[in-house]
Amino acid sequence: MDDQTRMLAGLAGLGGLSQGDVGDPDSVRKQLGQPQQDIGDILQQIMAITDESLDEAQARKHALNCHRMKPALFSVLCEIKEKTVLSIRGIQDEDPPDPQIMRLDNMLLAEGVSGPEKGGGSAAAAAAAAAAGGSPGADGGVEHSDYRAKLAQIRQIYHSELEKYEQACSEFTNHVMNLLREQSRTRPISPKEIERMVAIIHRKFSSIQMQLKQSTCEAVMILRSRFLDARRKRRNFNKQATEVLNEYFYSHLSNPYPSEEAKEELAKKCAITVSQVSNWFGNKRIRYKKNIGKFQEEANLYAVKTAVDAASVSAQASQANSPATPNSGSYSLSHAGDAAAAYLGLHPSNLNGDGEAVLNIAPSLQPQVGTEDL
DNA sequence: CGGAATGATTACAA
DNA sequence: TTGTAATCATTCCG
Repeated sequence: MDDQTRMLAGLAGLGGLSQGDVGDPDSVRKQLGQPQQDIGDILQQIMAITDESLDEAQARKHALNCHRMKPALFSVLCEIKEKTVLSIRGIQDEDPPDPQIMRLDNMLLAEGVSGPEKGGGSAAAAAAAAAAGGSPGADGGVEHSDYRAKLAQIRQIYHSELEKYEQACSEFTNHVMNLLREQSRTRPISPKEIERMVAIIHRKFSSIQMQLKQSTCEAVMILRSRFLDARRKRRNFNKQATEVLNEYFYSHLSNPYPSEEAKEELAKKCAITVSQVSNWFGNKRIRYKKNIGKFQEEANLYAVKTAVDAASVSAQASQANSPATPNSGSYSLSHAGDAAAAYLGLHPSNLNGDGEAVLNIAPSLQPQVGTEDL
């Protein structure tokens, strides 16, 4: 600030105007309009300014401010300024909202990084996780907590950095505004100009902010891809879970579409999520339909199983929506085939009606090994 | 290691 | 929204 102030004071004083000249705006104009003014001389004066002490500069400034001709000189400066400013203005007044930054903003918002207050951090992260998947749910949580924690970390860094930027920006803006106001006593500075300067500063800072946003986005993307990979790193359901699902499937072969409640029940029983149950049934239906022969043995196995279970439990007629509810004590192999045929026949999708394939016995399915996750 | 099995994802239709 | 069909990516197993 001091250097600039001194500079200004010095510059205002140069130009080699004699006191007589200063009084008359026209003569000032004449002087300024003469480019033959010795540049070397000006330079020398500028150099001299840097050698001035602060007090000296203050004194000169004060002397200048108190000079009786100052108002006249000032008005001329204003006039000239007006012209140049006019030519500057209009060139860069418009700045449409940067689509790039809008995009980044939207993404950060979608990821829950910038969005609503910190209090809803986990909720935002959960929303982000759901949005990240784009799929129904996968809401099962433990591996998500890691993701959430990382996202919260990113979020925190982002916000603290943003705060720092904002603070720095306002500090700098204040500083500049003060400086300009101070200077406006010695040189013509309109409020509009100050405004413009502030806008320029803000633009500069927002470009820095964009970098922050960009790198935050990148961090989120990396985190997300890693998370997505982790999600793709599937684990097979354990044997018991597969058994429960298969039991339900084969005992409802004629309509293997568990209701929402049934899915929830199955999910609880198998310690998996509802969407995993949905996925399982989706996969099962399509794979069963594609190659009924291959699944025949499995179908028979579960038909027997349910029959045995039912027999051992005797007649538990009223089981609300429990899976594997046998219709009666004896569920024969032929029934399984019938159910398959019924499923194939009844289902509205484009069946090719190859019900007879039911009788083909194909290599059996190996029951998968149970693996604990978490 | 290669192929089968399998859970998840995606595009699409009703 | 839900289900289907195709496909991807990983795991399992001989």
